[in-house]
Amino acid sequence: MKKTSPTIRDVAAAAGVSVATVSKYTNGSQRFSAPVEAKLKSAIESLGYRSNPLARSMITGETRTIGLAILDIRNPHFTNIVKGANRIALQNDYTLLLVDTEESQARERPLIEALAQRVDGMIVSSRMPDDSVQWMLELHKPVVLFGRNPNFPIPSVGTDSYLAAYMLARHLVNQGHRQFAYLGFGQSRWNDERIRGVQACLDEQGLTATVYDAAAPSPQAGERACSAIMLGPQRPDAVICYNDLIALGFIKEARALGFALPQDVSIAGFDNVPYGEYASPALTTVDLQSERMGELAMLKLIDALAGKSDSEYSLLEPRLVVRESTPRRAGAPHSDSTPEGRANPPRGGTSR
Amino acid sequence: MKKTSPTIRDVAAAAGVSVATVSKYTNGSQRFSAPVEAKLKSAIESLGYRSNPLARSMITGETRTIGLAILDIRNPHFTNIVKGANRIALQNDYTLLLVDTEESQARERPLIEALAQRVDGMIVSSRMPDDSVQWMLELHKPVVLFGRNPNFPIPSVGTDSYLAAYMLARHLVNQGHRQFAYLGFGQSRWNDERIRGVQACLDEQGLTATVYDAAAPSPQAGERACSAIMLGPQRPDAVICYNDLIALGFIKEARALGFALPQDVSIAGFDNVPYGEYASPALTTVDLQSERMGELAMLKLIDALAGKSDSEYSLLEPRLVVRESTPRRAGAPHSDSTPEGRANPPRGGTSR
DNA sequence: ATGAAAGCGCTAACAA
DNA sequence: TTGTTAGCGCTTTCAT
Repeated sequence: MKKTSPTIRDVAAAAGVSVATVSKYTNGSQRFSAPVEAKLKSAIESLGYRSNPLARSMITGETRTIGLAILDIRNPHFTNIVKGANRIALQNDYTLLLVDTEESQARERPLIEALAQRVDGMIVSSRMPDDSVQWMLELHKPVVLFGRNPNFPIPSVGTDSYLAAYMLARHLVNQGHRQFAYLGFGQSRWNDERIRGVQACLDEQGLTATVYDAAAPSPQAGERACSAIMLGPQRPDAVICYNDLIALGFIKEARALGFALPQDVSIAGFDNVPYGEYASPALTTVDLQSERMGELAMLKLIDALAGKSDSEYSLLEPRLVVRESTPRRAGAPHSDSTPEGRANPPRGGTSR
Repeated sequence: MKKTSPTIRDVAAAAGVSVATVSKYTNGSQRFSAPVEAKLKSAIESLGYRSNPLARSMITGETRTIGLAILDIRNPHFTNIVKGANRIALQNDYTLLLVDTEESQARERPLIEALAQRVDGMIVSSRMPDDSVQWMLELHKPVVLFGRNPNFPIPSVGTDSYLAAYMLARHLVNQGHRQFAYLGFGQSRWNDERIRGVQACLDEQGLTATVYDAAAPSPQAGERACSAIMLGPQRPDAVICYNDLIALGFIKEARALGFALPQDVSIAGFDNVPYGEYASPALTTVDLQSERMGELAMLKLIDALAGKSDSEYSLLEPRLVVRESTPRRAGAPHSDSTPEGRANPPRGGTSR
């Protein structure tokens, strides 16, 4: 067993042809005479030759690799994005290079810069402030972002968080809730939109929401935040959480504090992660189409790589998923008066 | 803005030195005179030069990239592996190249072969039969596997599934269960060990388990399998599932069928995924240290890359996590007679 | 401490 | 259809 892999020259020698011929053969970029083709085939076979993609990339300038930077692979929302992106990548003969920045703003930039050099393009999910994204434009590589950036014209995809939040609030209002709390995650770029969506809906009803902030987008942070909300002076009858993970933690802790769920309080989240369904009570949420977001981002990037410059910002439609955690309360309007499905909220600031 | 990035030659020209000097400077492989260093620094700065890692890799033969092939990024068990592996990689200045084979045996091999060419080493989680792993040895790259392979001496890591299963069965027996079902996943390389662990424990008590098989390691498959088990002639009072995901689905469906949990039946799984804790009843499971597995695999690979050939197979210790889904039944032995913590089962076939 | 030159494995004109 | 040749951007002896 050789230590070093055979090169194109070894094949050329073994087959008695030139290296150019071998190159053309492996790239299928030409037809060959029968004897040459046979020799090539057997030489490659017997040597176990495989073309070195690095050498190839150096010349062609393309690696057929896409970099994906995400905040935390453990969050099912991001997992779904990876899944979707990976599927499209594979279909187009690309490989995914993943980097998990672990919610660390400090790591983000150096990691992304390093990654960008080894790939044809990048898909980035970041918590960096909108205006410090400038440097990404200097990567000299196509980039697709999650979340719309108001300052730079970078292709991006997202789900309409304003609408999602509006829908969720509307549902809760229709179910007869009156005391709202919003447990957000201020570091996320979606948080403001969600607050605005909730407030816009509540305003119309003459209601308000008390806003709290979680330390992280995780169940642990949801647990942590629970008692201050549930045992404070303004006990809500409905809590809208920044995401399902926070909601899951909140539910668990609320129970530990002695509350009966969903009787005492309704809880809802965003993302529709796969495990909300298995919680008890099963979690009401808004499906943000995470997997589709990943697919779309990859599609956009591949288009950009092919020179087809696509529309700047693609917005996906959220879908309300009603489960057990948000039951009907006493004093709810008649069910036929404003069914959620018919609610027709105005579009928020994210739409043109 | 230039279309093409500056090369080492541009820097050399700008700084008035040779390319060799620039190379040595960027690699920090030498000391320089003050004036040269200053020129170099400013030239690199003003041109925005970044060394091309592809060209570098072609010569040095190392990419500082590790390939990780997993079966399904959506499964939290694998997510944790990725997390652990990624952390160690980053610490050692490696980047993770991820490929999700989507539980498809057909895709596995070509994907892994393609990936292996672009990386320094591979970590592979596979469902391929033990004896068709031969070709991985022909990758000419260090490989670390999950799960011990009896036929080939490949470095690998795993958790002692036999012991894990034994512990879980022992716990259930101690809690007074008598009618056992094991809902496995036959395609997994761990399944047999788990069956043996359960059976070894039950044998000692003169008990048996009815063995079922799920179609996939997913909640949906758990739901699917539930009615045949719970409504069949041999209704169990304890169901051990191949993993937590299957268990979660099983719980949901059992409830939908009208069973009260955990009163009517106890459910347990393996992996200790983060969401078992938020289910209701909270899921009893065995922590297999998924994240640690990822870390260890990466550590082993990095050792192998450094020439330090490590022990062949590293076995992690499982830990029982008792939660609400496996309560005490009538007729359980006195709690002080055989506390689980003291149970001292014999080691199974996986140990030396 | 610095530079000249020879490639790494491959592709892409251009010739034959 | 096949071969010759000149690099891609960089590292690495080996001189100086």
